[in-house]
Amino acid sequence: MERGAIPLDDVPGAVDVQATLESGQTYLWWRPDGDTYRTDGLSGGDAWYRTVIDDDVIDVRQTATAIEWRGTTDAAPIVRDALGLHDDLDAVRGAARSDPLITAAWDAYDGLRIVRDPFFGCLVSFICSAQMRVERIFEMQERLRREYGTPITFDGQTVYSVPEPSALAAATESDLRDLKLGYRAPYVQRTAAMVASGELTKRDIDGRAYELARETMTDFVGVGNKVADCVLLFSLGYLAAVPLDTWMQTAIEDHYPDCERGRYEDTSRAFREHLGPHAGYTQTYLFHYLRSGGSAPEPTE
DNA sequence: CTCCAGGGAGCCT
DNA sequence: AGGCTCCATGGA
Repeated sequence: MERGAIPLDDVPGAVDVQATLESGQTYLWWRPDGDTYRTDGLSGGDAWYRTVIDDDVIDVRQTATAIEWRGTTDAAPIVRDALGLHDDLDAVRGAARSDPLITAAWDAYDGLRIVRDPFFGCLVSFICSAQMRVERIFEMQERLRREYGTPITFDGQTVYSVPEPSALAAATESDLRDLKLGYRAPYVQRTAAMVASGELTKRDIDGRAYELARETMTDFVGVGNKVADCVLLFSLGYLAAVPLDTWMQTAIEDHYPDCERGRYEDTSRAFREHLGPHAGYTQTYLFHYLRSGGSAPEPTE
């Protein structure tokens, strides 16, 4: 096992690992101890979090002065990328739109960063996210890893990697339904087959202009505009992407009604222009804040 | 019992 | 293009 630490002083802006990994951005990090993903807002600030990237197990936890890591490889550069530690958070916030709701969200979870999950795992997890509660999306990914991942021995435990496209492409719809994927089972199988065969892959998406990248993403089965935005934002670093789920639709109706345009593409464009640069960052703060029970502060006069 | 969860595909005009 | 309807599963 290799170990190390990334001093917080080396990171531009604040860091909050718990807010980053428990804000519904990623279903590919979990707690190896205790096994629960806290949705109750209680402190998990010093807990270890685990992921598997390219057959390497990586654990991280935040201390008062650093982000500690341990893993099967020298994980420092991987952790910096995966947790968005390169993002200059002060600059991101400084450039963003500010209003009472956005300020409250940012103040509540200062240090929340946009993750960069591996493309295929992110794609599969968000296909699974359709009409599904956060806790159960985690359970689906855990079952997929256990059934279709590669076992890795780490710290005396057996950890399963995120499945390869070919592994899920070889599964049948019935196999995946047995893992409680429901009607998402054929979507996952067919999308995995597209990636495995080379018909459509990350290479066809990454680097394209945002709106074209999103449109291309929807060629995957089980991927509409919302899931496309999630993958662009949480895997490929398209910080302009603003996933418009039911929470954000409600938020727009309640707080930004002028941005409501009926069609997803048009509402998205209006909302992105309203939020300003790196709109996806602000969207993610709003999503986590609203879903955790936060509300717009009453104007004080 | 009903309703809903970080939606999307298929089919209809 | 835009508007239905259906789709699994489990917890409240």
